[in-house]
Amino acid sequence: MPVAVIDCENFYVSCERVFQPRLRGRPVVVLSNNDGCVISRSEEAKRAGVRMGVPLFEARPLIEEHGVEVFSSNYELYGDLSGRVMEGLEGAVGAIERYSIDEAFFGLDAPTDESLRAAGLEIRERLGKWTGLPVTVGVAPTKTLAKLAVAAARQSEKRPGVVSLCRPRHAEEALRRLPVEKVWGVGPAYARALRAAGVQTALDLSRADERWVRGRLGVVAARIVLELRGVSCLPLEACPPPRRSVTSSRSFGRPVTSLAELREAVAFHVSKAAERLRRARRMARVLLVFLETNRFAADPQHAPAVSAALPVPTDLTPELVGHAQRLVERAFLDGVEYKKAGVMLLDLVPARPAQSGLFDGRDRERQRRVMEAVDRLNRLMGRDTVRPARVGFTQAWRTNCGRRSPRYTTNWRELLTVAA
DNA sequence: TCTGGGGTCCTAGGACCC
DNA sequence: TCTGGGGTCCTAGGACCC
Repeated sequence: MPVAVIDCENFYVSCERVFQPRLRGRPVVVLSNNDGCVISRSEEAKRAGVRMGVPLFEARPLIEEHGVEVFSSNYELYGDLSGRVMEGLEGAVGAIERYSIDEAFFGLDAPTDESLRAAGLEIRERLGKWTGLPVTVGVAPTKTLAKLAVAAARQSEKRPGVVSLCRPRHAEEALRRLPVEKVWGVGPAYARALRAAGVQTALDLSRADERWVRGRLGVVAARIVLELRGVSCLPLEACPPPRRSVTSSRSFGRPVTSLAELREAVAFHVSKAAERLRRARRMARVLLVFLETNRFAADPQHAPAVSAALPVPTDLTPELVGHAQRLVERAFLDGVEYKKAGVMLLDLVPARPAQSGLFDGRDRERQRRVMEAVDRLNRLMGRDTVRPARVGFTQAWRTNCGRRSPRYTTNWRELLTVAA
């Protein structure tokens, strides 16, 4: 059965446009956390020459010249709209594989190539009507070719919205037109090696000697070669594999030198990470705390990462915060300007309902109920309604996000006003 | 002055064992 | 001249994705 993929166009920018129609037809960009880099661009912003991933301060001249509208990222809004897209798609096609915030794979079957494309078009129109977001649909014999179909659709002057590469003739034409570094799974390092060996296009790669590719770049790259030939190596995964790690980290709005502030920041990240751990119904056996200096500065770098095996697998925020405080002390060096802090929860195991340690001297069941109540309150009343005191109240180390749009769909105070 | 965050998988090399 | 061979496990680092 052919594989299909939907991919939302310029997802974050499109989300902003759903609630601010005046942004349509205008150059718009959305920034990364801390208003650092450009991570989503409208077509108009791309045409103006704003590159993906460029730091805001470097993009300033172009932004001013073309009157580009700039937004801080609003992940609550994007996450909510993503959920609506995914649910809409599931309603239309059944089981899907959620691949990222704006992409999903699914099986799509129809007797002819024409009817496949018609089915793709119907999905595109349905999602457009339900969510206001434009999506591109790619259909092909393998995931890698389906992604390539999306790239072909985006590259084409006609902007078809749906492309099928189920016919070998169509696949070959698309492969010929696509530079090798645009193939899904080919990053800068592979591209350099391939180009140096004379592999310039996706078609060249599909015709490369698979054993040579495996020897030179490894099995992952060899799989890409096969996938480009229409041999499926990456199956659809309808149920996501259990989570293996949870990270929470953030750059600071300004350099931080005090242990007290680092403790607060780390407690904040532990609290965020533990919440996600509980939502995934997992417990951690290892906790890791890391600090980083500004890697773009010429100053000496210090990027410690210290970890501890936890005595009992846990998802309890207070317990994790306690361990994290000891780790941050071990990592901290006096007199260093830190730019980033974070935590990782590793070596995750399933959270079984009554995981009470007999000898660890804590009433875990009671604490677990407290956590459930906290999570519920934060879900209902907005995040951070209840949080550990250790995260502090001023949070001077927090990030900049001066241009965030309202959280139209997830915060009562920020609902869309239809007529003022 | 200003440079994101969160994931996964694979590989190479070392330690250790028989 | 010639220096075992083959497992497993772990880890750090690299590669990729969005």
